[in-house]
Amino acid sequence: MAKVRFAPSPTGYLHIGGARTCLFSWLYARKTKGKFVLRIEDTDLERSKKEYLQEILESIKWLGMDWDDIYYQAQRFDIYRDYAQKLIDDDKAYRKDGAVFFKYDFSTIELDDAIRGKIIFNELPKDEEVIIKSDNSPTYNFSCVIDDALMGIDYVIRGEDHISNTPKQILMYKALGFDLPRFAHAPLILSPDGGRMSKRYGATSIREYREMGYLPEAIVNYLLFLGWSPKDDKEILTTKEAIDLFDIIDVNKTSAAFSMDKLKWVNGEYMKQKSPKQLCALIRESLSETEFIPKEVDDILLEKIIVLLGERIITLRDFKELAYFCFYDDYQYSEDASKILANNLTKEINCLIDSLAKIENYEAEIVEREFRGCADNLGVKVRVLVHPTRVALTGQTKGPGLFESMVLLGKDRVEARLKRLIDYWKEVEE
RNA sequence: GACCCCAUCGUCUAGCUCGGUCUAGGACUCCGCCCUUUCACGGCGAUGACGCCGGUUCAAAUCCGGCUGGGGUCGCCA
Repeated sequence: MAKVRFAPSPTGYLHIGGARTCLFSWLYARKTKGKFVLRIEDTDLERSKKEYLQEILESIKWLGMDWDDIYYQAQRFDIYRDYAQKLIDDDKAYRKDGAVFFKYDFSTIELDDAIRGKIIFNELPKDEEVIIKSDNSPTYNFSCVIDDALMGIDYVIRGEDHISNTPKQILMYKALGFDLPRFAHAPLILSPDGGRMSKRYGATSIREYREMGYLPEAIVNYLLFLGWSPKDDKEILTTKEAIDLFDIIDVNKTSAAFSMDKLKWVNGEYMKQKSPKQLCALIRESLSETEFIPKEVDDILLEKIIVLLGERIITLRDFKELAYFCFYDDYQYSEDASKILANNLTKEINCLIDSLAKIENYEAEIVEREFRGCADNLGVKVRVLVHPTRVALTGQTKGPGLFESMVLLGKDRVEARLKRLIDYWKEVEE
């Protein structure tokens, strides 16, 4: 039964590194059937923004995590001041320039980190630290210590970037007479090239990944495996399994590079688990602001398109590219279609149009039979007709099954698009 | 610069705690083959790693030291 906390600062969107720290903490709390609390570190009145707070909370929820309690440091300034006063009374801190400084009583400090083992600090970069700023607000290291102690946090799980803060905080715990919590410093996430993570390498916030059409389960699964593994060959775990198997002490010491390829693959795995109906709702939601899906398209049709596209839809947003030809006629023939288009098959395609015109029940099997029959009559291989037909109908050289696509488009649109290809050839000739 | 952390395929990792079972296992990517109307999926296969140097030992990916490389921190930011 561990009480664990995640302490974001609302000065930016929830970063993938922060999300992973949050995940580790949440998983640990749930695993031990303990408590998970959120502590909003909004002591920097200048930089803290309501919109960031909202976005952080939404992202955490969206990822599937919940919390038992939430605190705001901005509402606890009196508490920090009282403790600062106590330190002054004890001659462990003093006022200077309108601020309160804490005097480090330094000796070698040993930290027993749950992830890294023993870390020994032989020196501190300075011998005093501001704990209350001259505007009366507390600094991070101070409010963090007070709150972790007062809230009864017994596991401080945070990023490696906080290791060097820990000896300072340990000294404050001692000066305040508080018991020490356990510490666990998780490695950081590196950019794909192994360097430090920065905006230069694309998306860093959870919100961006959501906008790119990734599933929350996939992001969680991916982030979990970045620095931890279940020790067997499993790559996909349900949340329940993760809670069962996870332990903070099993987290790796090494920083891991972010890989979009692997995230995509994980996302694809989760997409495969969704029913067409679920995907339909998810895709509508993801594309809701783009006005991509025409109003008249109902769920029945949308689901048919989703089934047609199948596992080609790796992210929800992929649907936009993939399904364009289903909704709109104004596509251009793609660049890589040039080889196929170079071969003028006006005669053959005209013959195909005639054959298809005879079909009454426009179903995949029947269309295919007719299509193949036409190729036979012309004395050409089916593929000779298939490729230009696909380009005519979708603008693309690749895509879902041709006959299924034809049925989805319907007889009239197929004919119109084939004629458009013939017109194209005519134009090129002239 | 000072302090601290880290080091297995290109990437994520298993193995390291209790040295021999590791001619180092899995996944992603890439490449090849199969399936096939294309792509994707799926199946099969290939390439690919213990950073370097010493030490300990009969034996080291596993223990120790140094070096190198990467990362973090040195704010009245968090």
